[in-house]
Amino acid sequence: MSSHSPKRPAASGSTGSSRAPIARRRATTSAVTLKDVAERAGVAPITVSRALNAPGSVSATLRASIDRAVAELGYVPNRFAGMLASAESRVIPVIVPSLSNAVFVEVIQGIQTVLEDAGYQLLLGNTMYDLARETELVSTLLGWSPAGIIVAGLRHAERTSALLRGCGRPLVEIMELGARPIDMNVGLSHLKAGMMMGRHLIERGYRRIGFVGGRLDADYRAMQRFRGLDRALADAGLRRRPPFTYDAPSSPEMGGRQLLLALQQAPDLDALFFANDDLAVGALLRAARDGIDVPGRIAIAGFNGLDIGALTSPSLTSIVSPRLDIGAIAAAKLLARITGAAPGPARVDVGCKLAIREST
Amino acid sequence: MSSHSPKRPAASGSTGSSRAPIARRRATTSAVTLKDVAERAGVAPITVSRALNAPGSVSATLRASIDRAVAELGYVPNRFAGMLASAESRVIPVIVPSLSNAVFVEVIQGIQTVLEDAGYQLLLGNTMYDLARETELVSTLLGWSPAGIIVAGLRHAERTSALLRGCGRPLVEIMELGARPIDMNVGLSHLKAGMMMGRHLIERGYRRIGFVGGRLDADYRAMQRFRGLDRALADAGLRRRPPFTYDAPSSPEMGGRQLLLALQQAPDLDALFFANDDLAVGALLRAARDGIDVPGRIAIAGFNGLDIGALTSPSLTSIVSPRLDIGAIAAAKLLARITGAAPGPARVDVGCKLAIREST
DNA sequence: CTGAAAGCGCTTACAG
DNA sequence: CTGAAAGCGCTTACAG
Repeated sequence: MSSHSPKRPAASGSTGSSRAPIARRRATTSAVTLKDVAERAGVAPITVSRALNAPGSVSATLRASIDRAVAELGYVPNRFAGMLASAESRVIPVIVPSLSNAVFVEVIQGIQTVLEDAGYQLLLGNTMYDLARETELVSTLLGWSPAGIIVAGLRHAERTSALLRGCGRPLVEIMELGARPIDMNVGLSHLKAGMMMGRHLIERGYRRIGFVGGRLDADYRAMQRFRGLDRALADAGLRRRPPFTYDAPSSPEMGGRQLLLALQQAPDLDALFFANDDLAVGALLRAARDGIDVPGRIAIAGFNGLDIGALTSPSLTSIVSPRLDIGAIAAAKLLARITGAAPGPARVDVGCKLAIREST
Repeated sequence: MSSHSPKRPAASGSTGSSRAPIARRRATTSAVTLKDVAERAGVAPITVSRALNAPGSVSATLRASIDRAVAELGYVPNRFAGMLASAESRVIPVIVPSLSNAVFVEVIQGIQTVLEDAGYQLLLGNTMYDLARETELVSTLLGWSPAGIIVAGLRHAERTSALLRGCGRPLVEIMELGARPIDMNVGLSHLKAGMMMGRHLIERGYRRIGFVGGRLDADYRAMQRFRGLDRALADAGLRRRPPFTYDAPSSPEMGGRQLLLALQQAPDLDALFFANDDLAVGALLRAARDGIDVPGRIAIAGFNGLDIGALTSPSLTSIVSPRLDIGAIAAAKLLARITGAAPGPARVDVGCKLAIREST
């Protein structure tokens, strides 16, 4: 047993410590190793390994004394050694474009719930809607020999696609739905979502409908929702107009500001479809404060179905996307593929539904 | 160079594949290894290692041909092997009690920004306010030989404290401030925050002040804020009352519901301090919908300083905590200790400030 | 500045 | 059911 009981500051790195007792050849990672446990239990290291990883393959007697030794020594297996030896990493990178958006946080929660139960570790990557950063992240995270990968979106830089395609690991692209995903795909059609909202607004009698969203080149899922609205307008023979756009992240504050700007630029508007609920809720709050009648003067709609939208006055009409489900389904499919179980169809449309409330 | 270019489904696990060309002794983790690069460049593996990790220690000529070989082969270093060999993990677990709360997400963003730039990988752990789960997480994550650890809160199960104390790794406990942290500590005094708000309400002329928060045994930082309010009331010789509490996670919807319940149970109340802005904003929206005059009938205050609080009508008085800073400072201190730089004081009070708005 | 040897802590594959 | 040997892909420590 290594009697190496490091003081706090000395433990990390291989800083030449004050008084090394004996010439130590290498830095050691963990105090207690499998070998220590084996010695204590009076068995071979491999037996300890088996007792831990496949308890059924070891006699009850040995298992008991090994378990005792593990507890007594406080043994924690070194993941790196295990993963290197087995070439099985139990690590799954999840790459999202943002954490500011509650939607991605919920997706991550859905993923983590499933992964943790299965003993896999999530590695978080945040591209900040930057495709070059995505490439870098994918490249770095591939060094972790991941068991599988989950990435938001279907559009990547060419080099990212090449890396993902060539890495030979199970992959799920999430959030949106596409015809030719690299591997598996769980999401919804944002074009359809946009059309759904467009039709609803038209049905409700609105005729001069606009769309508000920021950074539509980067947030191309929002762009798809705009296209959906645009198509619904075209189908109904109504006037189509370019989106009201701007260069900033989504926030309630920005939603309020954009409402005022849009009404100023296009006073004829009778409805506004916002790219997401963060913006739409902000618009609603701004309207309430400024005495703009919603939906009398202008109808307001959002996308996501955040809980708070049900509480505003008027409450917000939105499209509810099953965020937790997207994460949970993606993780489950990945695990199925990793463990060799039947993963089911490569493409899952989780759908979405219209929540009609007072704002339209 | 290993000509092992796996098809997608075969790559993971060691599933007996259909037609193994030659008897392969072990599963291999990555296609291209350091050795492959070395052969291609005509140098020893160790030279490639040096060219990658300490470019200055290799001649420019060799460095160039090695860089070329790396690019040509698409070499990505295997982190596990590196970490096992060097006993330096570049992995930092971050353990938080919740992701539903935007506050922790922002803290995580603050941490990640700093860690990523330094080449460290964040490992996310979510205890869901369950101390037993925290113990399990700490134990598991310790298997990653982390370079350091960040954990929310100062109160842990005894076994968790023992693990953290004994692991010999730099540690930062965040969010709240305490007298005897295990190692380093970055946060604010929730007691003071509660007193600050209590004094503000008293100054404003409110005399019958209540506190609303859920699961105060688990969310003991909220409990501290209650104690702060309680002390301010005691100092002013005003009536103190037990918190209005319930067993559910915080949400705007719950805030609205608790507002109505509190007013029903204690119609004399003239002010309510909510445990956080999620609840307080919900209360505000509920009040607006039900025609309850805020602050005329009842004043409402929150904690966190979420952006949306500035947009409601009336806008929300709250206490702003520097979430991003907490994360960034904690990460920076940890890195300083890991790299041997001066980490500065072991304890940092990031403070907080009162944002007085219309709701009080 | 470059390299041959040994080893990090575990698991695989082969024997018994 | 149990074990001795070899190896995962990298880095340390020692030589030159």
